[in-house]
Amino acid sequence: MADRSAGDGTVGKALEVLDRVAAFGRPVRFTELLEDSPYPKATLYRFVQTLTNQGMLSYDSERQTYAMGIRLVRLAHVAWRQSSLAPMARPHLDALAEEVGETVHLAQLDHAQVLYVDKRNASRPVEMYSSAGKVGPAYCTGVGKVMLAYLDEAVLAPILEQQSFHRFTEHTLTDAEALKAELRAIRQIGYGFDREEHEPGIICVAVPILTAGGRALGALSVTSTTERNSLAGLEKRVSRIQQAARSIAQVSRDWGFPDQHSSNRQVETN
Amino acid sequence: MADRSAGDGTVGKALEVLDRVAAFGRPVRFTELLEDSPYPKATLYRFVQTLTNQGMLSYDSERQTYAMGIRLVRLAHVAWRQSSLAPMARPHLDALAEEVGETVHLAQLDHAQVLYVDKRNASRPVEMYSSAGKVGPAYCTGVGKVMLAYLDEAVLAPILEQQSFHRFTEHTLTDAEALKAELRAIRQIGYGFDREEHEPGIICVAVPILTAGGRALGALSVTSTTERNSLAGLEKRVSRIQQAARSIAQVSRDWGFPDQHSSNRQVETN
DNA sequence: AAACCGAGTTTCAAATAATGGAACTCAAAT
DNA sequence: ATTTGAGTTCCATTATTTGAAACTCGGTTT
Repeated sequence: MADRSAGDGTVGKALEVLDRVAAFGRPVRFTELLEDSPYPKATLYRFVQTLTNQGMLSYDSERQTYAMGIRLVRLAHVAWRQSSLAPMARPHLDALAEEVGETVHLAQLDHAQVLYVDKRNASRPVEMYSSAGKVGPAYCTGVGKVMLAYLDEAVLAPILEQQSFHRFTEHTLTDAEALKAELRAIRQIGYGFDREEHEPGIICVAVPILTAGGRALGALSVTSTTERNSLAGLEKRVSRIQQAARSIAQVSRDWGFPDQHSSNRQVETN
Repeated sequence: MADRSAGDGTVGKALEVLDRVAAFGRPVRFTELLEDSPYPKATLYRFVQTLTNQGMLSYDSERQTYAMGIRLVRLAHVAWRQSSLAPMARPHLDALAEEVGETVHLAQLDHAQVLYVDKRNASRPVEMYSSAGKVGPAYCTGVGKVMLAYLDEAVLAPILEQQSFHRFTEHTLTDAEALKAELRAIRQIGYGFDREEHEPGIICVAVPILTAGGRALGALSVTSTTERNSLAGLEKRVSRIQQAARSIAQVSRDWGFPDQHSSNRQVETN
């Protein structure tokens, strides 16, 4: 797992603990956290105490477990409104979903992961949060690959380094070379597929949402199953999806959406 | 504004900065933050740097503004799933919303504020996050008052202390005494109203979601307008809403939802 | 053109807080 | 009654944070 916290002192370390709790995805005991923690017991203990006091974690005293705190939901609400494409993209997502009648995803890149910021489910009304905030691997999803394809070489390289390339299905790309070739292909044609690389039977087309400068702000995808549809079938939708992507890019430009997110001015790692 | 960070060292201070950025609700310049900051320039600067490096804030280098970072969305997704009533309440919310045909809210208490964790909008499909993660004042909303009513005196007192009692409408309760009387009335009948106390023309009934021990886990409300409905009209729905609240309480018991959230073992403030 | 300004950034010694090994508590298991 | 182990506290050492002051660098005023 990435060391995002490197060089950010106490605050970075505490936030790393938050991530670890989140990674469990379920309430977790102190000892479980301690097991794969780089910190000694007393130190970890204090972090967890502090985070709990702060409402970033919540403590279930009966079961002696820690879970993610409710304060995060409040903070994320603001984050989602001001740092994601979702609010601006909403009408375009709605229209696209209605027309194509399939599941539509809007995603952005966070660190080296795909973060889904909005979703339309063909059938049922939106399931809140079940999608917004969800993360997935970048190298084996349509939206992920499409966003990676438009990253600067300098930014891409370290991301590829630290990828673990887990083989989810028999179609998963399992090494950096194969992925690089795929990214070149995506840049050629301007869109990409997920050929059952993440889940068997699940396919999708994805297009990037590009700034005037050619950087990918996010990506848009239409997902289907091999039963209902084919890659060729999805490909027919590409121009419609690209139209939506352009509209979203346009609104984001009008609203003056930042071209570069969380510019990491590197602090000496020492 | 409350000093949640009291006594939590560097991490607490940094998180307080996060809250301040969130409070602006829009991208904010460094100087704006500095204005009402208790920290000197260099110190605040380092906090903001660290938080940005950590993805908790994002920096727009063109406009030189900070916004809430996208990492929060990822973390909150987990928080919402594991520390909110929303996932368990979903089917009951759906059913209730369908039956009453009005806007339905599910809320919990965070610190001294109402935090909406889910919502059903009678007319249009759900607006994501526009509701989950939103906060409101506890003293002048139906859900807020109902939850306050079932709080222990010891917990309630300090919350009432630090309330500012802003007068939103001519019906807003504007002092602790009036509120206390209202809370007694709510405990008597087991539900409460919002009588246009927050927004003119907007009324609601709210019921608490109670644990076996009589503590309020959250609250459920049905909202309407004075044009479409009346308090008496809403009151007719109470038993149906209470039924939903009991169902949710039941599921939460079955799932072993913690009875006490983020138990604040007080650290000496010194 | 030179001086000024103010937002943003860096520096560094002093002040403060974090660290972690070890000791302690307490409930459950033997 | 004793052991075990999770959770918690202690405190001298160590490392980080702190913040006044100095610096940078566009842009503006004299």
